[in-house]
This record gives sequence, structure tokens and C-alpha cells, in this order.
Amino acid sequence: MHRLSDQIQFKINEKVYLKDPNSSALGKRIVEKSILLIEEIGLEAFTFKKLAKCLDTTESSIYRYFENKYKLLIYLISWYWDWLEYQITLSTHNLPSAEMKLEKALEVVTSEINPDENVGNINLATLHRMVISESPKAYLTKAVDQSNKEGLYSGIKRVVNTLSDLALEFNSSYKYPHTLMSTILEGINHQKYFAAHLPSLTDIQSTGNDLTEFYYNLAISTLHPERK
Amino acid sequence: MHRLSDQIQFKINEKVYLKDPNSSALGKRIVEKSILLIEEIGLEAFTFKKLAKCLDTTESSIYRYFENKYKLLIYLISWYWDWLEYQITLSTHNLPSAEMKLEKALEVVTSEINPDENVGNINLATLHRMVISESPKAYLTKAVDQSNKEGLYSGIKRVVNTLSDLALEFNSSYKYPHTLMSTILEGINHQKYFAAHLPSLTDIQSTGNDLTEFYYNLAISTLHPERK
DNA sequence: TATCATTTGAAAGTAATACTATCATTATAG
DNA sequence: CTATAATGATAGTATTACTTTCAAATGATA
Repeated sequence: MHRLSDQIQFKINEKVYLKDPNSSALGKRIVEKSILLIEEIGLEAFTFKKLAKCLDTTESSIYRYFENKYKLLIYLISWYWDWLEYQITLSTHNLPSAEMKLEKALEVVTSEINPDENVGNINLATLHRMVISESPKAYLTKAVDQSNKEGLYSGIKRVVNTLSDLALEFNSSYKYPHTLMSTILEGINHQKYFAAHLPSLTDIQSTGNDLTEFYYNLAISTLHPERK
Repeated sequence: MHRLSDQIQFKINEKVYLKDPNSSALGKRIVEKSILLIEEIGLEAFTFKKLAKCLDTTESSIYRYFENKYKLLIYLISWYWDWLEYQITLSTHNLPSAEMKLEKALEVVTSEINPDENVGNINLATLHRMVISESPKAYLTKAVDQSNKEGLYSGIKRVVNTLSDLALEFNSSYKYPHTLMSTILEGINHQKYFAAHLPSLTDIQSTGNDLTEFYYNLAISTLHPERK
């Protein structure tokens, strides 16, 4: 079987790696396995030594690709945002109205990922679970300003901008499109985490599409031109 | 000068500490100084050894109070939520309408903290900056379910419940009050962080009360009974 | 004031983490 | 077939995240 998704590759900012993991078999295995291992044991317990053992390689080999585990994390998260941006663009592409585009985009970002959705050797559902639990640690760090200067957060910025543009298409006089969309994007991940671990902080069930309903209603109500 | 705020003390869940830091001079100094040090160098670089050096005491003395730095972090964050809950309750106490209470509560949670606001030896503005940068790390951990079982997140749960109740007072048929309020509470902290470090993810200025306007409008629009 | 308990300090030790460096070996590309 | 790049193997350092033990200081009580 030959699908479009077997072809796509995302070009991640060069500053995030020492050596492009996409340029070698080992590099690809590092990316693939690190998602699984971080998801399994959490970023705090995750080390390059443990990853090396899993891959039957050495610590020093991994250090040739990434400076440290935070850079690797940023790489994985950037990949996720690039993938999401691609999904949004693809699925809103031919829709006739601003409202339909906005609705579709919010559906894409809030919906469950199919457990067997893979791009190359990367499983999207696992990657998303990892992103939910770990992505704030990629920017809640003292290195944030340096990383930002190097352009390491361009992935999420593009997604926020894309969604902001849709918001403005819907209501061009709205003052806070970026704030609204970054609130929603972060909110989605938090609510999924709360549903799984801190259910009294949410009304969302782990299963079901409450999230889509909630954020669609929130976005439309907040943006609605009749209400200023 | 004698103020109410000189009297208050919050009772933090006993499971978070080995020995109540409020029961001794050293304990109080640990709490006070850890806020400053975590805010200064970040949780990743923060160690009990460095804190001990700052306090001119020893690592082992600090370990007598807290099992590890994550428990200490949870202690500090719990204290912050307890304080916020107290502020919300106090300031909405005698207001006549649900809308006014909701507005006031959102103003309290979104507003800047006065830089000289202290409770005992704790500076609230510093604590809040620390909470903004570090609080997700207190629950985005593999220990979350255990910590939750021990009741370590009751502080934020109370705040979310209090705000949810105000939302329901405003519109009793609204289906997602907890989701709305936890989205807003987390959103506030994120937006403040973005304003300072990743400004292209927000329309909020570091100064000014845009945040209050944004979240008040978001909450009211989303909750408005006329719109289902 | 003696004494008993609690609190803190001082010192040492362990296993793991977060790297860096060096050199040998194995692929691979021209 | 050879030069170059990629990986593996080994070792080493400083720091982290603790734990343990014992001594000294403090304070509360009889």
C-alpha cells in the first residue's frame, strides 16, 4: 500500500540537532525509540544511557545527534506540531466558509488520534501522549530565550498563526486571536491529561468527543461578531 | 502595622512533607529561600545542596523536611493555590449578583500581584512567577496518580471548584464548568509566560490588563445562557 | 540545675546522571 | 582499494540525589 503519509517528511530546524537524525538509520531509530521510552518512563527518568541500551548502541553515539535530552524533546515536539499543521492545512483546504474551516480545524486539533496512525516509523498516538505529558518542559526552562532566538519553537508558532488566521477570517475585528488559539491548544492537552489523571479538574471523559464540543463552542462564542 | 494577612497561615496536606516546615525556624527559611532560588535558577538546576549552601545549613537537614525537590515544589504550589482561593473567597464575599462575583473572581485571578505583597516571609509576586514557570512540573510526572491519591493537588482542585460554582451560579445549565475554569487558570499562567518569553504566541502585553479583558470576555461569552 | 529529647550539623559514602574524550573498528562512497 | 564518515568501546569527571551515622547544640521538663 502506498499512501501520501508514507512520503511526507518534516524539515526540523537544524539548530535542534548536532547531526540530522534523518540522515542515518541510527538517527531514525533514536527518534522512534525515544518517543516510546519517554512516554513509558517520563522525561525525568529518561536518560541517553537507557535509550542506548534499548537501541543496543552507546551513549556517545546518541550524543553525536543531540546535545541533551531537552533538545531531543524539542525535536520530537517540533515534529508533532509540523504534522498537526499539515493535518490542519490539508483538511481545511477546500472548505467554502470561514466558519467551516474553523470548525474543521478545531475538530482536527481536538479529536482522538487513530492508534495505528503512523508516519514512517513514528506512531502518532504515542507521540501525542508524549507531547501531552512532556511538551511544557520544552519551554518552561531557563534556556527558553536562547532556544526561541534559535527558532526552536517555530512549529507551534506556525500552528497558532494558522489557527489565528482562521479566527480572523471568521471575525476580522477580534483582538486576541493568538491568545485564544494558544489557550485552546494548550488547553486541549491539559484537559486530556486531566481526564486521565486528575478527573476532578475537568468535565471531559477520556473517551468521547466532549472536547471538540467544548472548544468549538468556546471559540465560536468568544469570536462571535454579534458579541463584542 | 497589623494586618489580617500577617495572621493567616494555610494548612498544607501533611503527606507533602516529612516534617512540617512551619514548625521550626529552619523550616520557614527553607520555604522562603526555595521560592527565590527556584525562581532564580529554575527547577532543573535547583538542588537541595545549593539550597543548603544559601541557607548556610546542610543537605541532610533539608531532607528531614522534604523527601525531594518535587515534594517541596508541590508544597509551595499548594500554598499559592490556598492563598488564591482565600483571595477569591474574600473578594467575592459580599457581592450581590452572580455576574459580579464571576467578574470579580476573574479579575482576582488575572490581575498582576503587587510586588510588595508579602504573607509572613513569602513574597507573593515571586511565588507567582515561580508557579507560572514550574507548576506544570508538579503534576506532569509519573508520580501523578500516587500524589493525587495522597491528596496533594487539593489546592488547585478547590480553586477550580470555587470558580466552577460561580460559573454555575451564572448559568446553571452549563455543562463544562470545571473544564472552562481549569482552562482559564492554566491559560492565565501560560499567557503570562508567553508574554514574557514567546510573545508571538499571544496578543497580551506583559503590562496592562488585557488578560482580564480577554478571559472575562471568554468566560462570559462561553457561559452566556442566551447562547447554548 | 540536671537530664532527656529533639533538632541540627558534619562527614562520609553510594549509585546514578550528564556529560566529554580518545581510539579502535566497521561501513560506504568515489 | 582507499579515504572518509559513522559507530562502538572504554574510560573518566563532576554533579546529582540521595542515605547513614554520629556528634553537638538547643530547649523543655522535673
